[in-house]
Amino acid sequence: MPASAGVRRRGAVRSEEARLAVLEATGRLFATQGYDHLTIEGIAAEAGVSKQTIYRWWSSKSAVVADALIEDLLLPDRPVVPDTGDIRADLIAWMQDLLDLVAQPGNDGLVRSLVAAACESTDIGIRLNDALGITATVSARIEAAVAAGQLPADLPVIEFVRALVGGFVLHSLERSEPAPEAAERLVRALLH
Amino acid sequence: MPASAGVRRRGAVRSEEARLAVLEATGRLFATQGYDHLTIEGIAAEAGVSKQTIYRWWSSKSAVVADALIEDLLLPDRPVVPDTGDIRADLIAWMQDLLDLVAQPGNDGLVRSLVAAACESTDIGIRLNDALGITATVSARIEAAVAAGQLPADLPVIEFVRALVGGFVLHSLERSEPAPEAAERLVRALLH
DNA sequence: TTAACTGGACGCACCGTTGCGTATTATCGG
DNA sequence: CCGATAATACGCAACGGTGCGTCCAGTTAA
Repeated sequence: MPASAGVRRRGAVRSEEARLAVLEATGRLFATQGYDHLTIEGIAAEAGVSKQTIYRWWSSKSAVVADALIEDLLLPDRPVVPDTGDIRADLIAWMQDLLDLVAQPGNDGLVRSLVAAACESTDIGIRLNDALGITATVSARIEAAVAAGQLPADLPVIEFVRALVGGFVLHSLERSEPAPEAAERLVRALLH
Repeated sequence: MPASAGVRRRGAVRSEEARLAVLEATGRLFATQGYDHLTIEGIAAEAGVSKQTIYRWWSSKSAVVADALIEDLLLPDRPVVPDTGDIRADLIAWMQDLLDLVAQPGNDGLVRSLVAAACESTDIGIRLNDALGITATVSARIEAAVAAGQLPADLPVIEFVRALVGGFVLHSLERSEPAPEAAERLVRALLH
């Protein structure tokens, strides 16, 4: 018996190679086909892995996606909120980056796919926030502005961020043509 | 040839009975099963109509849902924004009604289903706004507040409403437990 | 020895399409 | 005015295709 604690199982150990292959294949297919055209069989084929291996470790498509989300395999590099001291300008710049990102070819359906996944699965819905880095990154910037006296001290930060991101999401769902002042208007709706 | 203008078709005329049966069945199944568990075959069975009759007139599941949305067969009675003269209190009351509505048993998945449908289909996404009466009802109330000098004249109304509703939607997607001050906090995030 | 792996097959549900028979309706010929 | 014809919508039934989730047999690795 090994010196370390814990009961050592007998038999083969889980293949990290297969695990990663599945998550990476999920990331690739998600990017190219979107969430709703994602299939377990497609992931298995793309990963070069048997379907059974997926079903052994994940209960559903959304569980795989949730894991890929955690491993940062689903989203492109996310814009960060700058900090020039001017909270309004910073938020507008960040929102513009966000809009530019989803305006890039190939990223059209990205938001829709993520939202669709969040609709289907509680796990994804919860983890999406963290994965977007929103709660962490944006909230921190807002709280800095509050500390600097640029925003009221009793501002409900979480709800503020939610409204900001929610406005962005709805904008994406409406598939409205990208107006040049969209970012500025959205931020100005919250900061008046 | 008939006196009236327009080329009169030959043959049987479209059955209004069948059309309504389909849309009403869609409404019932949508309410009980949610959007993603909706199937054409299920709708046909529930409506007592052949599958072909559906495919003859609608191109996809989302097209049927979009039509049902238009005919007001999908959503329960929607809260209206009161007008007491106090814009903040009115918005809080409205948001509270909204939260109460989706908190009712049987309505848990309502928002998720609608959002999922909007993700899948452009038509639904666009029509959802109208059907929710948001653009009309809420915007009007906001503009009244602007006219009354309670909100700045250059407020981007559409974006403001989008942020408000977006905050509500994200709140629903997160499935967070219903905090009693949720409505008040969300409105206060926008009106500070 | 035991568990994870691959590969293949199964039944099921739903998709979207097609063919067939029937009912309804406008148009045309007598 | 009336019957034949043509065009259309309907229900019923079946098709091939796809993906699901499960199962089994055989192989590989700790």
